[in-house]
Amino acid sequence: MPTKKQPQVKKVQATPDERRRELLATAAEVFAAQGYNATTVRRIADEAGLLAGSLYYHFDSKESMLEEILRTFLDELWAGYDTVLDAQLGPRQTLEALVTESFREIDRHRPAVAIYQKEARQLAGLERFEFLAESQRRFEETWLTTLERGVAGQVFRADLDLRLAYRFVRDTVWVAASWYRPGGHHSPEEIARQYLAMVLDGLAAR
Amino acid sequence: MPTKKQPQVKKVQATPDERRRELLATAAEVFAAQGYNATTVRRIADEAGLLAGSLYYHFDSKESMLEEILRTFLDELWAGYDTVLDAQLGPRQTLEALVTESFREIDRHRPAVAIYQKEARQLAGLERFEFLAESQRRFEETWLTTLERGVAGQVFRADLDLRLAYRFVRDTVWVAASWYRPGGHHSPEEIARQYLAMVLDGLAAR
Amino acid sequence: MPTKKQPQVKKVQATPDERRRELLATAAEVFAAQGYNATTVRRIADEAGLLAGSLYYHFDSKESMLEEILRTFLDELWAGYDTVLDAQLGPRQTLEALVTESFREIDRHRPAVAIYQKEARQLAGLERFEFLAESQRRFEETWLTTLERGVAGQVFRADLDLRLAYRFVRDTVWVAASWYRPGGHHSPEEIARQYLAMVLDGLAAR
Amino acid sequence: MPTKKQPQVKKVQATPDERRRELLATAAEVFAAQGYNATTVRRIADEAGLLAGSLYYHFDSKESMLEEILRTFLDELWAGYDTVLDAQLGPRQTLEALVTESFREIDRHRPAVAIYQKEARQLAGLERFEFLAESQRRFEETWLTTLERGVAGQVFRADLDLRLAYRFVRDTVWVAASWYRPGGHHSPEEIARQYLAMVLDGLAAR
DNA sequence: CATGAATGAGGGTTCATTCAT
DNA sequence: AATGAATGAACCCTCATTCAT
Repeated sequence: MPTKKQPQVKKVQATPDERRRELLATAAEVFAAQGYNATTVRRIADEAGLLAGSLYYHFDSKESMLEEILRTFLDELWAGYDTVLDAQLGPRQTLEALVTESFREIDRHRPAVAIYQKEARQLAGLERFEFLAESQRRFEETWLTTLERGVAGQVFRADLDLRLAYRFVRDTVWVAASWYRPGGHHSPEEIARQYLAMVLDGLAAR
Repeated sequence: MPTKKQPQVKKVQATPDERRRELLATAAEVFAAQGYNATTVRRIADEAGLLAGSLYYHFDSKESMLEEILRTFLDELWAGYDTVLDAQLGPRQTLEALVTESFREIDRHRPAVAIYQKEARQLAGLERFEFLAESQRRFEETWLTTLERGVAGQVFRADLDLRLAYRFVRDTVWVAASWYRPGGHHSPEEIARQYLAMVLDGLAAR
Repeated sequence: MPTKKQPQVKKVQATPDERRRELLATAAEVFAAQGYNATTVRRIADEAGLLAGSLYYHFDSKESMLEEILRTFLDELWAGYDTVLDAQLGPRQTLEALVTESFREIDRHRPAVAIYQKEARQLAGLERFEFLAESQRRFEETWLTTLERGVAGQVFRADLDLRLAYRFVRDTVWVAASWYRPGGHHSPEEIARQYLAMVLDGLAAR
Repeated sequence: MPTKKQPQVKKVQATPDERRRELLATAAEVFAAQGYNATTVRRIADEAGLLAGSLYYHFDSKESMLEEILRTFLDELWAGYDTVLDAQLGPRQTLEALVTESFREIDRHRPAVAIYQKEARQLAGLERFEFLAESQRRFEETWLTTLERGVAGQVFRADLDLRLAYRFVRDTVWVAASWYRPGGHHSPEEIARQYLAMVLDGLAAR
């Protein structure tokens, strides 16, 4: 039984949604490589194989492309995080799962993560990007709570400034997007394992 | 009664060199806050209390301001690092001293560090900024050697991918420039101590 | 019970000619409301319920729509004027009939008249719109002749600069298109009567 | 006795304010000739002898130039009208003075008046141009009151629809800006006299 | 007939930079 | 040293128009 009777067309025609995604992927790549401000809309168009003006058939503005890229990434990130949090694991397992999930997201959305890292602070001021600040608040709360639970349960050290520790873990993980290359030596899970080894047990030999 | 013998001028006149430094400090602050590309030369001039055109009496171009900011920072950074390295300490003490020195540099050159973090990758391509890549090479070599010595001497764990560990420490330290505020709760040395506690011994309770 | 013998079609299908007229009416409305230049072809399409590109099946260009609108209006205007002129009335009756006819045209072609008022001067330069200048010449000649006949026959005052008087009457009548709304308080004939009262006998009480 | 000791410079240097006025005069001329929308900022610059970008040293935007042109005109218009109204003349003299004043304004601000005539309706929608609607309200009130006083005092005919009469006078006067050329055959006062003769006593011989 | 996607020629605006004063 | 005015290149975006489907 044929799955669907599809007319055999010479050229595979992308659905409008696929086209959008393609273009956004291209844009994200360029934004990540050159920086949002330094990226011209022409450059994106060149890379995507059409003219600058044509992008405006698909998107309202350069900024709206950026917004959609970041929003899509954050939506998926939180879907992943929420799955982890809903499992109600102990603090150490939660931390491990969140870190692992983070590296998976870096693997899937490297350009978006890189853009986020570089531009979030300035964008947060714009009304249109308020969701960034909102996400950051949830992020901080999630991590701090996990760390606090761990300290209370004596699985994490008690002699640390927790806000420092939070920033330590957060930055440690996400900056990886700036050098990570999908399809490289290590899988996201392998990198996560190594990072967790360092973050949890330190560099020093015992 | 004047306590200091100052040249009797109507207006306290800065030397040309001091003026340069003032202007560069202002520029660095703005570059760090808004990003290099997003910063207009006029904005710097506003902040410094003169007109955009007047900056060109002091500097060749916007780019040359950026170059001077980064060069000054890296020169001082390497002066500090070289002092540490010349002391020929053991690997663990070297690592501790380098981290502490790094936080001191962040304290003294926060805007420059923030700019460096954000822009170095794109700038590295320009001929004029080749010194960035050069610095990065020395940096990597210094840290990797220290880590290797530590592994060889069994003060650092042997089960780690050293390049990953290098990036881990590097990022861990420098990203701090993005949130560090001089004159805040913690002195650079205090922050260094906390970071070292985490980096060396991890978050997990023993 | 059908009152009219209509061709039995599933959907009441407009003839191609009717469709054209509909689209032109829509276009005229938008041109009049927003100005020709400020009107986008897409806006017209929106208003007409199709996509911008589809208009080009019916018309060659935006400009050709404008041309057809103005041409249709002027053709009908001159048909009316010619009927009046052919009647060979006395100068005062001619003036009255022309004014009345003008208000009738405003009633029937308000958008076209409004467009004409606003755009004729700039369009006159374009080769394609030479018929506007031609019409204006005939218009001026018609009115001036009528006024001169009236002065000669002592039904109009002799102490006026006739070119000024011509412009006075012309403008007086046609600017009304900018505020006239069909189906309002006054019929075209009623407005014509009032205007004629003012134009012929003035505002001052006797 | 010299009025002011001015250094004799080769090139007469315009004050910043004079430069602004020059540029606005040029812009007004072009706006009037081509229509606001059809005018490119490059064209204005050409006409003024500088580059398009240079206009932005003097003005915020094309729209702000338009605003300043219209505002300046309306301010002066109302200064003139207020002088007339403050004199508290009888209704007929008031009407005569207002019409005369109007033609004087057309003489001094012909481009601004032409622009006003053509663009006011669309602009009124924009917040920035609310002063146009405000002016229009005062205008209508001023004229209607004058006409009503005249009817009450039996110097104007009682058999007219006053709103129609108002529009009649208003349009009659202002459309003149579309053909008036300063320095032509008639002075503004002469044109006003002729117009008043027609408006008050009509075209018909007595 | 109509759609959807693209084109390409500008148009308004920004901004680093220059230079006579 | 600094100003004020201008330059010119580039940028984001709009829009009339085209054309395969």
